Amino acid sequence: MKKTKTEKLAILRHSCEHLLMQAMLRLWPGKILMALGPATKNGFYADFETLDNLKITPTDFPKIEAEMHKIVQEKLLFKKYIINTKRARKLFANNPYKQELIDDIVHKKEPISIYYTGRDFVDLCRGPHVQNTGQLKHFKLLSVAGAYWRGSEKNKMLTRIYGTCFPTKKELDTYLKQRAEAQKRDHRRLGEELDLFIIDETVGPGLILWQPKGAILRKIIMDFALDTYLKNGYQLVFTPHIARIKLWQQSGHWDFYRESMFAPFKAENQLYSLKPMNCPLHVKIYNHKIKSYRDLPLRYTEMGTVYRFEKSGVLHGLTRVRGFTQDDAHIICRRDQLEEEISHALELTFYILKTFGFNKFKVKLSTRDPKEKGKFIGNDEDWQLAEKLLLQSLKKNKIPSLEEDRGGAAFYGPKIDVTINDAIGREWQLSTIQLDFNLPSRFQMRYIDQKGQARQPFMIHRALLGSLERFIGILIEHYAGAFPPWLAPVQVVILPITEKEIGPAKKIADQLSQANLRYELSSSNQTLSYRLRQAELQKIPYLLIVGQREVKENKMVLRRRGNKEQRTLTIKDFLAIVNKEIAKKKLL
RNA sequence: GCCUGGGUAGCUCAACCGGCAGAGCAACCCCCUUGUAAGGGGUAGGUUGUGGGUUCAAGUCCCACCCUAGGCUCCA
Repeated sequence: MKKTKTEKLAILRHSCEHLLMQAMLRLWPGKILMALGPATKNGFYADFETLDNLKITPTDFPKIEAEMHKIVQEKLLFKKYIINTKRARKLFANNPYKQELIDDIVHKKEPISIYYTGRDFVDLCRGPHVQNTGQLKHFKLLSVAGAYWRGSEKNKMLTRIYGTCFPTKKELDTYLKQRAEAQKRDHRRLGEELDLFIIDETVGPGLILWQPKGAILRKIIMDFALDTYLKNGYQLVFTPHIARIKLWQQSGHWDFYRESMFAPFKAENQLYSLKPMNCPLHVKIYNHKIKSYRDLPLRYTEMGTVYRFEKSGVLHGLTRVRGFTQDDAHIICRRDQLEEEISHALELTFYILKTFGFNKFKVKLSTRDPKEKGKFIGNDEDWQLAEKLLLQSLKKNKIPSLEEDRGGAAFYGPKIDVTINDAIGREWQLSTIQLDFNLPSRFQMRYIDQKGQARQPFMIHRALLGSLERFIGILIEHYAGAFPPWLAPVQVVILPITEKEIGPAKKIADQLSQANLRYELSSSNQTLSYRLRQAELQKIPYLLIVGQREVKENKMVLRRRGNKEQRTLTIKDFLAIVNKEIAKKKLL
């Protein structure tokens, strides 16, 4: 059977992992205990335990790589042997990890195969491998990290080396360039360079301080989302950041998610906690007055700030934080309204995401695994109905690529997750639409139906941007900080060439201000070159240059970010261009 | 939370085996009046993450804690 390109790459990389282990064992004989190492999407990794306090750091990489290249020169054959259990046990007698793997193979009644490269290296391995080590010329070790044996927190922490390998030098170089490009786009770095946000140690980890430029960006995004929701039949609500523990006990969060909540605090003998979710507060608003079937659907939306006690090791810039604001909404509806509400939420999702410049989506439907009873609440009938409705809405919206994750549902109901691809192809999960059977029952939500009987409504949770913090982090990386004009914190910079033009420049500024544009006047006593460079580094979309020639004609020179072409025009023409481009939103 | 790095001026980073803490950018002042991605000169800026310890002497060695990077686990 012919192998696909991905399969071939995986074989190459897995072989490279053997090469890495062989080099390690040659460099530190008796001090490395191999665990395992597979190929991954972009490379491979090798897990091992180090003995006698040996520590491997990236400073060792050149040495290890040199040793690997030596083995490549030797062109050792990858030789496969099938052996019996007894021999396998003996061969790896000193290695508890290999013994455990042998247990598994024996249990599965599979043949035990080993691969030799040269006389000094053998590993338990299913293969396949490339023919000889001479084929592994283009590799690079990337990082070192800790990883639990078999991925379980209860097990020992091993050392892991990540690396990658390609058939040609060109492909390796391209990959390394892409990695560097991702680093250049890192929102933490750009956040500093563009003065968007900071995280202050004294304020606390995972807590974002928005600087003026980041704050205006956040406001534009928030306003756009809220306006869209209000236009689409949602109602705005506001709820506090803290609530009594009683509320979280009733909602179930106290029992299920206490460890992710900030510890409660006392006031007047009552315990309060920061809210980890907005839902129970929206439920309280719903429950305040008795509702008729005619009132439904009700769609409460809020830019709700929540606080979750994320473990310190998982915090990351804007994308994983402890305090964040969700573009949250809860739709409370009758059973006969569910399908339309879900469809509507989906349509809105795609509209919003497309406006922000994301055009490639993946949709995942997470359902219940009926075998895992106890993991999910609610009755079979509700689950079947909910899953059916979600599926129907997805079909109706002609979703391009649909995955199903059986058993991936929340304990309270099935959900739809939307993942986007950013400009350099990375995937991020953003939107979520979830059905909830839990809260309506726990809070005894009711409405009165046509026959005068109290009935329990259905509830849909949905957040389309997810968290504003995370969304902005992703947006920064998607655009590499060069936001389209409608989002750019500063849209226009005015550059008078000398002090003589400051007067005319100010007049232009007034007109930009009246046109509601965000601008800066760059009038420092620096050379034009210097100021142009600053404007480019700040990734400002429009640069307006004003010198004597322009003043005479009552015009100015327009230049665009990252583009040396320019034209001379009047303020009127400029405003017409800008307004048109801003109205297009996602473009540029 | 766990593993391995790291924390030095506002930012990015240097300082050998323990021996006077240093540079670029930014800031401020002065000169230049600028025509398309860094003009020139000067000034100021530090309890080296925090607390303890070893030493004649600690940015450097030891202990604890905080923060941070890459991962692992987690992510309702």
